[in-house]
Amino acid sequence: MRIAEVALDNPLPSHFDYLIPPGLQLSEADIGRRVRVSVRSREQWGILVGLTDASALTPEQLKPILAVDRSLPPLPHAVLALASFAADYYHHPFGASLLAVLPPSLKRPGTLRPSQPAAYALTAAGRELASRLPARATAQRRLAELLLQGPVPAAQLAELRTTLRDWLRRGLAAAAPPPLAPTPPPEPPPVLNAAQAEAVDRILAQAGHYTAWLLFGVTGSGKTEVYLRLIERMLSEGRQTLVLVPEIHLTPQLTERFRRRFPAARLVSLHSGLADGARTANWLACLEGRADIVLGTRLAVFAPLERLGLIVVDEEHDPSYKQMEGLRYHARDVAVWRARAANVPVVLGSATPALESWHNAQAGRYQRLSLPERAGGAALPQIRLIDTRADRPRQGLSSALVAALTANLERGEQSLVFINRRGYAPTLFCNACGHVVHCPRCAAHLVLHRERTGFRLQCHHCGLTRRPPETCPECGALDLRASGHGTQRLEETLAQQFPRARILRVDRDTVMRRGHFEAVRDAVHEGEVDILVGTQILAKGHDFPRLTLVGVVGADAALLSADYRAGERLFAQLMQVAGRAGRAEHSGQVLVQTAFPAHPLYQALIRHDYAAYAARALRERREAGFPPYQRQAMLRAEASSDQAAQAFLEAARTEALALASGVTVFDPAPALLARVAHKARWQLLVQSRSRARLQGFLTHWVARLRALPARAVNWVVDVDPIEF
DNA sequence: AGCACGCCGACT
DNA sequence: GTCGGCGTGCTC
Repeated sequence: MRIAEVALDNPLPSHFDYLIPPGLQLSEADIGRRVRVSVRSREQWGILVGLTDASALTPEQLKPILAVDRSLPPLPHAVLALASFAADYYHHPFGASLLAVLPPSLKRPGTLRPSQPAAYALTAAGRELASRLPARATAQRRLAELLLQGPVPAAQLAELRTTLRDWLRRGLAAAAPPPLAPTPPPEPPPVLNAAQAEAVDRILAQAGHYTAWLLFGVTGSGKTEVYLRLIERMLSEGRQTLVLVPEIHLTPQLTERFRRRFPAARLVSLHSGLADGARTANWLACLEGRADIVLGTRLAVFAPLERLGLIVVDEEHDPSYKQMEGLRYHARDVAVWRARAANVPVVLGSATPALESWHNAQAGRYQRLSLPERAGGAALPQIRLIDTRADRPRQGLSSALVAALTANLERGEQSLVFINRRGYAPTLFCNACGHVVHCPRCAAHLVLHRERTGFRLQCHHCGLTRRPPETCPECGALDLRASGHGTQRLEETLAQQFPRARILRVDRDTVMRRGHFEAVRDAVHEGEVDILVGTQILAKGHDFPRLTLVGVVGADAALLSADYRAGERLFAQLMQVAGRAGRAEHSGQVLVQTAFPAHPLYQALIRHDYAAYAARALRERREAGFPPYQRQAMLRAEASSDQAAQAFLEAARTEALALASGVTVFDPAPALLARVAHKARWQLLVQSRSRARLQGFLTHWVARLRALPARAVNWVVDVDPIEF
């Protein structure tokens, strides 16, 4: 056992071997620990993944391990196995996959253990206290540590008092906190309706085993309450719950709800929006067993948890669970694998399940549980289609929608206008020659945005911005016009139509700039807004009790998309945004502007009939030979010229044909977005009816691709791709 | 991934 | 005559 196998953050397929120097004691119990090694005379952190006597290299070729970090517990074996599975399944290098589990700060050279951050994982009382302390104060850090474990026991209050006294002595009296308020009592749980109770009972009856549950419930049907009951059981058993949500914006809201229900539980959030220190601290809380509930985005699926008892994937259909670079995993699928390996239940919640998940439920791989009613007895919103061929929109708004908005304003109720397009207008075109202004670096048109200083053109793919030209770059005519509508233009139109209405626009631009989605939520809750205009950011999981009207503009664009998943995404989005209308005691209505009111997607939508939509969509998928009836992988290639990218894929195709049996290999084709930032993008699709067969094929194919001369071509395999 | 080595254009 | 562009190749 003189050789250590070390996973390193590099793109090589396997781990590196290092000598264990005589003075160093390493045993099986150290597997999963960080080890310091030299690579090309540069030091870096790796992770010990095995011990052996044999190496393919001679002893002279091996360098010694430099140090072992024993200040932290080793990564749980379950996490090593999870990373190994993900590396295999997504055909990504093992070392890079495993190191991706660590928060960035633990990969950087430097101190063994990062310094404690200012405040994390506080109880309500702790947060209240910390919020009154001067930023970065040592005392704050001290308090954070003290309060970390939950409600402060009486014994520790003495220590707290000492800290505060010391802190006051050092002249920070002006910001002195109030005496510690008693921890608020837990919020009493509401009564479950019959469907919720049945779901909870059935899942709890299997709580010690792996089962994948598909919790199918319309918006407002009380899925979260089901999660809370399950978590309650986990807490009572001392087991951990991992809760995944699609977006960072959803974490504060759920965090609050969990805190109110379980004030004593140690709740930790994990997502990429956290500051470095907080992210590391929270991750360490997981690793060191100081977390009871972990709430996070897709990356949290790899959280190191030894006592995992349950995984919840909320809004499991959401495309943001798919990581689109590096290790291209789908967090829902990884969660299901992890649950099976840990032999614990996984609950996939959605009002509009992914067609894959619906299909899995029909095939018996998932157990379906339905929540057919809105909790609290609220009615489903009435959805109406506005035929824009008859009621021609002016400035994007049909007269029916204007009338509904007017009536809603007069009643003093809130409205939401949904348009999934940010900016002012999607295109700038020449009225003389028809030329559309394109991005010089991408195969995409530029989007007109209105800024404080005036209009600017933006590329939504490469980030380029420029002043709009005065004359047509093609023919020189002085007749450039903005075509189509984005959130900004709609906001402007609404302001003209309803001068007295208080209008708030919410899209990625405003959320980024103003930084606080919370502020928007509060303003809406306080009734300070009459009309919300925004993109899908608004559609997700926010409860706006005074909102009674939703207008949908520009939805048809998705029906015309070349991406076969566009319809599924549109249906989910429309169901979700419709669900914003009329919760609690107000009933709501939804108006969808469309030129295709007879389209089956819209017909299913107005009946709130996901099952009918899914049955039809699955039938189409089966006939067309698409997932979930076929398993796909996409080889994506990027190069400075089309020829180079295409030539590489042709060579890859030749290799594939030499291997393929039971695998269909398509022809290289330009990506839907054929050029981004001057790079030509091509892709080659392979598919098989059998996942195992596709996987076997990919293993051999990727090995051959690595041996291929890939001159100036960047390529990557995307397993279970969701975008084209 | 980094980073060094290695051959062709504009410059103190 | 050099500084430096990033193509190619290697890391236990």
